[in-house]
Amino acid sequence: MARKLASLSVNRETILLAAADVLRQNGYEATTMKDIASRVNLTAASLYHHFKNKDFLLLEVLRIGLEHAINQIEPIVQGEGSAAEKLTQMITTHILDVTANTAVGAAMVFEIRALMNVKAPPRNGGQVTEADFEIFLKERDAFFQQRDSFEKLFRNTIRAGIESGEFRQVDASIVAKTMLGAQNWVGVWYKESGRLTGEDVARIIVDTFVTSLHHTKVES
Amino acid sequence: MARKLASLSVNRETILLAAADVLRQNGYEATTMKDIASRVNLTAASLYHHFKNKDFLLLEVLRIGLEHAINQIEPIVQGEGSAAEKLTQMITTHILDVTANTAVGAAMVFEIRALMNVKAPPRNGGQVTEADFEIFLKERDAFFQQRDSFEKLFRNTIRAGIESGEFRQVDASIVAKTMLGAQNWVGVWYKESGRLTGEDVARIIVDTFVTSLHHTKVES
DNA sequence: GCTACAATCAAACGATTGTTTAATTAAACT
DNA sequence: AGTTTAATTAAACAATCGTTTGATTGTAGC
Repeated sequence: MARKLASLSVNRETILLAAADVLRQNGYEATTMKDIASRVNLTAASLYHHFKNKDFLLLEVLRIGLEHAINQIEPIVQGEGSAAEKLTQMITTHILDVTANTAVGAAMVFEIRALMNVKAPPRNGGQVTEADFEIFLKERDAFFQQRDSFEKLFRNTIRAGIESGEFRQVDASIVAKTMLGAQNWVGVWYKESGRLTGEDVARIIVDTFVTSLHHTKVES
Repeated sequence: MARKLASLSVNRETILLAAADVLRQNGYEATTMKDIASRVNLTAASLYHHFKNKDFLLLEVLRIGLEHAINQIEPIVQGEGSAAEKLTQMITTHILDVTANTAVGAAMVFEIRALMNVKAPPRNGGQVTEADFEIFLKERDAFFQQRDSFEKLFRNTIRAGIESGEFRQVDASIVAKTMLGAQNWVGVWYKESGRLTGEDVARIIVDTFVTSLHHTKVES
């Protein structure tokens, strides 16, 4: 009917976090606008005041997640320290991120394909114009570029470690993907109620990869 | 209208492989029965001759994928060899599996949640009865148990290596999850047309993890 | 060759869903 | 105080989809 009192009103970010939570359980396609709206005591129609459509909403969820991760990890790369020290901090930060908000973490794993698969709206009239769709495509491209940049942070840190002689010779590209696969996966299985804290998990995974990268001799 | 010539007729497995391929692109919820049927030159209705409904079809896709992996990896665990040798073979086999059929591999990563999220059919009349749904729940449980067993194969091999003194002390449970996360992720990014073969990728990832597990001394 | 079964399809059904429109009211601004 | 803008809703729309039904025809066994 009408506008709610300011105290009951919701903002963009509240909706996005709620959306991530629903997304984790149902996945993008199985999540209805009503599902998301209900979580924040709105109706589906209300969401269209905050977002152009469902696809834009998804993109925003993923974008804030990635942005948050990049904002934390980029300074580490630019800072001081050996490659091992940097990598340790990077992995730790990423895993703490993912375990602190598994909803967004899982979305970054599971909903990427949904984002890739968004198809053009029908030619007919409608509020969401072709121009809007072009905007969507541009913003989506930017997202994927940022995602590549994120992976590159890890790849380049490994590479730097190799070039400085600190790490042994490995395929930095594949090792980076291996690390990110393992780290992303944490968002899928990690439960706050489990045996280990995010810090515990981070320590173990850091140890696994950093040990692997150092010059080593097998003890006999 | 009518039955096709035997030479044009499709069997269950053909449908399942086609389904995995469509699933990779679209995801379960966005994949229509028509999408799957078209791939094998059938109509959506025809699929109901082979599978009770869409949910059963998904379960079957995942089941054949998991079964295939287990059938290859279980003998390695039961066979001869050191923990490192077994782990090397296990990882290699799994990655070759995933790179040889990325469709099924990606489904094992992405569609698990869709499987978990299947909801009971409405109470009303219909072909798919409540009894059918109970069958589904049982088969789904069995699938998840097999999935746990699969992870346990890796966990126990790591554990055996630690107990025999071959590997250093690590949290076998988390390291196993780390490995599987990395390996599953291969199915997401691997492209046949890329720089590396499945064997190449397997070698790099094996090296990463096995090096990490061995007793090592950092060279100074 | 007759019969039972297997495989397939066209058409219709019912339900759901993303989206749009128009109305309504709180808040902010002037 | 009056006007504009922001936030929200109910209701309706058009499209899609999983599924069911009933008919049709190839195939295999007797």
